[in-house]
Amino acid sequence: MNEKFFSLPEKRQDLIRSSAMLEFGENTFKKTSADAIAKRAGVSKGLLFHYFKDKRELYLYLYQYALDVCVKHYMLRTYDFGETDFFLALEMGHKVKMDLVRRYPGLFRFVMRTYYERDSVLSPKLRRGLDDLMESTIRDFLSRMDLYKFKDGVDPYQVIRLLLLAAEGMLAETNASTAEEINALFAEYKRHADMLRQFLYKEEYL
Amino acid sequence: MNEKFFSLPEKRQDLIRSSAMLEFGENTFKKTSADAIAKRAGVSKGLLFHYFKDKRELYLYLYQYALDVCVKHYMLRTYDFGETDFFLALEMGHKVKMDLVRRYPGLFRFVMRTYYERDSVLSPKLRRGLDDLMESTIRDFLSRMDLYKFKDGVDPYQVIRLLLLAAEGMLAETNASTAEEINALFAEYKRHADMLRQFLYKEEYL
DNA sequence: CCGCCATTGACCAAATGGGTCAACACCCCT
DNA sequence: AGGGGTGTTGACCCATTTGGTCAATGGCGG
Repeated sequence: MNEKFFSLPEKRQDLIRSSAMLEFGENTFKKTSADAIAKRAGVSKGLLFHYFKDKRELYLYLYQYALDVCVKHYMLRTYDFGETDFFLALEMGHKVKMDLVRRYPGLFRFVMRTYYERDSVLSPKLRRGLDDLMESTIRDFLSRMDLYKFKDGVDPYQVIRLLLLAAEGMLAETNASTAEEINALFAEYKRHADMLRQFLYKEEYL
Repeated sequence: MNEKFFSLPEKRQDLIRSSAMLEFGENTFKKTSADAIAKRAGVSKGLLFHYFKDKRELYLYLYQYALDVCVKHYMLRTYDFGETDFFLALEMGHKVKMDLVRRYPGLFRFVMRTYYERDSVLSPKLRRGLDDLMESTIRDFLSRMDLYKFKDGVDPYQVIRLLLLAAEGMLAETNASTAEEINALFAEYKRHADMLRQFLYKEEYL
């Protein structure tokens, strides 16, 4: 790809990336037209192919970018705060996630879709152990939390899994475009987390 | 549409419907080609347009069909068993849902997608109160259950919502094509439900 | 052997696809 | 003012795909 893309104002880069992710999130790689991406970004198709030699190259770049963003912001930053309470840390993580949704409206749906992409033009470069990454991140997360606060018989791994699944479900059932929608999402998440906290923590830690 | 479609063997109808739902579930209405549907069903495009005058008509028919199936099987049948225990009834409902996934692999993703369809050719006929239907179904469900088994302070509506969200998340993150995948899905659901049951029910009802 | 009907696949005009390219508009530097 | 670099455009190309049609076929019941 043309490295000059990176010397564009950040805003403009974001605009193009977002538009592309939004479009790729809506249809298959093959069915997503460069024209639609350009139109959505309010940019000419020529410009797109000026920075990315291919539709494929654009897609691959986006994929890399999306993964980096996810790993860097959503997963790692959580720990930096040094919070050791399971639910507080998870909540902060989820807050970061919501910020991501705000900033890159198409990101999660796009990442989700790369999961199912079967296009032979992409497959060699895609197909990696995202599940494994997720799994080990969760393990790592758990190892830093105060798990003793949970009642006996509670499997914290399962709790986190349940909450992540629910978050995914919420993300799937909304477009989450406006700020209020995102806030509503976060509010609902918090309600669920609070409920779990209330009944899964030992009473002395409430 | 051509009513003779219904005199086709049930198997053949299902094949065509499934193929169409699978395809419509993958791309936008506009981007889904009749050709692809026909090919997936192993049928000529001519036949498709023999039974459905339009791509639009096919889509609208599918939409109606999918909704009927959902309402009839997934929502209503749950109550017929007369089960009044919250988790048992929910589990039965979820089992029915998994059967649906088995029988119509593309159904849920298709229904999900109709949610976002903005195509002007469809919009007049779509745009539903599926949320309302869902909401009232849940209320109705709750009114039949033994809610006294819950500990004080538990909001059963929220519990059901959490479980449904998680189920949706699970459905979103897998293709759920093979039988094992579906069983795994069900197993994970059950683990979550059991955990909730264990900690949200009063002890005398465990 | 006939007639019926589900089914085909070649066919069409129109639209859309990815990708190119010469030209433009703007800005900085003399 | 003029020149050169750069970000950007939109018209253009042609191969493919599109929704939809239709005459022809094939098989089955009578």
